[in-house]
This record gives sequence, C-alpha cells and structure tokens, in this order.
Amino acid sequence: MPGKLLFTNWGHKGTRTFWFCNTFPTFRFAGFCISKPLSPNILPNISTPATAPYFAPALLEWYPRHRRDLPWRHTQDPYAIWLSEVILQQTRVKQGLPYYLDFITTYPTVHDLAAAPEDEVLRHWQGLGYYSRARNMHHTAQQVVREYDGKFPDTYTELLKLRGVGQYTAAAIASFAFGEKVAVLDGNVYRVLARVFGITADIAAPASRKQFQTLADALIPAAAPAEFNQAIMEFGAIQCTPVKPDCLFCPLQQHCFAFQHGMVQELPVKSKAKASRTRYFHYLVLRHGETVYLKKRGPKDIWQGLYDFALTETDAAELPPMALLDAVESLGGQLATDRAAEPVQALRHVLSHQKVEAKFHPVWLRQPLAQPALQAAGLAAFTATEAHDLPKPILIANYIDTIWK
DNA sequence: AACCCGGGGAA
DNA sequence: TTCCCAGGGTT
Repeated sequence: MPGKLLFTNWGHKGTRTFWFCNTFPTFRFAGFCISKPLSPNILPNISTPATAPYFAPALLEWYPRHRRDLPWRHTQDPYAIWLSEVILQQTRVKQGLPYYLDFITTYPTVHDLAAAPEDEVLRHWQGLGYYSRARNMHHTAQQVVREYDGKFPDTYTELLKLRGVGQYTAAAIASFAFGEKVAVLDGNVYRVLARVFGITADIAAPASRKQFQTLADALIPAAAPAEFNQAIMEFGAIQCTPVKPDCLFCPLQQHCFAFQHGMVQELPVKSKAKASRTRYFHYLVLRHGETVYLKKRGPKDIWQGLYDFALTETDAAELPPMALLDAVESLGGQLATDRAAEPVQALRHVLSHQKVEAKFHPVWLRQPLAQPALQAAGLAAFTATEAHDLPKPILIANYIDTIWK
C-alpha cells in the first residue's frame, strides 16, 4: 500500500526508532519506508526467539492457574487424544465437548470405532460439520487396527501419515501423548505469536506458516513440550482472544509488541475469505404411508455421505413450472388424491462458504415407488425411525423435526 | 497456491 | 444481521 505516509504510532527500542504508517502492514523502519514486510518478518523489538526467555515461563506459570478442566486433559491415551483433536479441528471446545463425550463413551477404544458402520459414525458426528473429518477418522481407526495392531504410532512423522492427521494434529498427539518436542501451530498460536512478536505476515497465507513454525519451534522448551503446547493454545483461547483480549491482566503485557504499540486490533493480519455463493435447493419430500424416500449424497459436494431428499438445484430462486411434477413423473410416481396439499416450507442454511436456500415440497404418493426407478435415482425407502437414525445435514434434520415433531 | 468442506456463538 | 472462529485434503 504505497502512497500514504501518515504516522499513527512510533516507538523506541534500543538505539532504533521506527514508525508505523496508517496503511498497516506497510511501515517505516529506521527512516526507510518499506512496502513489504521485513525479512525475517519479525519487527525490531525482538532480534531472535532466543532473546525471548520470558515467553515460555510466563505461559507455563499462567497455564495451571487458568486452564479449563477438560476430559482429554486427564488421559495419556493416544486414541482419546487423537479423538479430541480431530473433533476440535475448526471447532470450539464448547461445541465439541458433547461430541467427544459421546464418541469416547460409544467407542471407548479404537477397535470399537473401527468396527462401527460408517453411517453410524457419521450419525454421531451429525451437526458437527466438516464431515470429511468423520470419514477420515473412521478410516484411520480401521488403519490403526489393521496396520498398527491397534496402537497409534508414537512419533510426529509416523502420525503424519494417518488420514485426517495433518501437521497440527500430529504435533498435538506427539507432544500430548508421547512428550515429543514438536510445536503445535493452530489459530490460537498464530494469534499469540503475531501479537507478542509483531509478525505481520498474513496468517491465512500458506507461505506464512514456515515463519511461525520456526518461531514456535524456537520457543518450545525441551523440558515441557506438552505443557507449552497446551498453554499457548489455551492462552490464545482464553486470554489472547480474537476480539477483546484481556490485555489488562496479561502476563506478557510488558513484552507484547501489539500491546506496547496499540496494535492489538491490527494483529494478526489475516486476509478475508472470499464471499460465499448462494445455492437454491428444491427438495421433493416423497412419502407414502410410513415410508419416506431419501438419497445418500455423493462426493465432490457438501455433506458427502449424508442423506437428504430428492433434490433439484437451480441457479435462481424460482423453479421452472412443472419441474417438480416432471421429477415425480420421471420416478414413475403418481400423486395421491386423498390428501390435502401441504405447504412448501422454505429454510435458509448458512455454511461458511455457501448459503443454501432450500424449499421443501411435500409429495404424497398414491403407490410406493418401483425399485428400478428408485435405484436409477439413487433413492431408497426408509421408515421414520430409520430416517431418524441416518446421518443427515442439520438443515434436513431440522426439517424432519418439523414434520414429525 | 488455490479451492473446497459446517456449523455455532457473540456483538 | 453481521462478524468471528480454520485444519486437512484435493486439485
């Protein structure tokens, strides 16, 4: 962002003087205005992580006094730790906790999880989102049983080979369960490091990862890698929060670049996600007697492996006239004449990357649909009880609740 | 490197 | 309503 040179802040550190433009992250350093972040992109209030001896001790002193009492913190079982970490990916503790308790109760060991049908695992996951996590988790459970004799690998490098276990999760399991000295890097860690050390790299850019990883690896103490990883993430979740961090009572206040320079709001730098698109779903809720017809969703779209109704998607909110009747006819279905028409229900469902505007069209059939037509359409007949037990998107589960109370 | 994948809570 | 939360897999 070249051009603007209005100074909003300035500071001294040692013999150096630096200024900040209001066009952050452009800033001036020692009289030179630079348009790109310094390399390495650590602002001059620290030289190297080795000169931050305060960091780990402060967190390790803070952690036992502020940590939440969470069930996965009472175990060394790599299975339980893996389970909790997969559930907590992109998920807040408050939302994930009941799912963890359900899973660890239903599937106390990796053998129990591996032996379960995928539909059942997905049903327990229902409502938690990002369903590939559940499918990958199930796959990995079977792999651990088959190829690892039911015992999780005990090193970062080996853990990384498991499906659904990336750099973060491998580091978490390796340190928590096996005491390996490898620093975790999640959203909390990015935020804490960016603020304390004044790092201006875009945390949404994959290329920034290396810089944060190098810093975190330098900060993690050999004496307590697990506690350090727990502490820095908990610190980010409780104290150094995304909005309104508790800087007033922060143990790192004196050392925090962002606080000392009034830039807590500006750090970390994070580019915005692209706008989400709107999709228009027209669901045909086909029913006959106690039977409802559902379809298992396929790959390369949202809600893979979950069940919903016969679906017609359109580019606009309106459906071409007769489209639904045509769809019923193509299934060989006939409309029942002895039932009053039920109202079309519209529900909106917002995902982080898509907005789904769904309309549910109830259709009572005169006769059951024939098997060949069902098979061709990917539909299958279920009772209300069976439908309840199948994994469904929250949108569909909510709708079914409204029609069956 | 870019893109896709859910859902809920707080302001 | 609007804004925030983000790790892993695929392409």
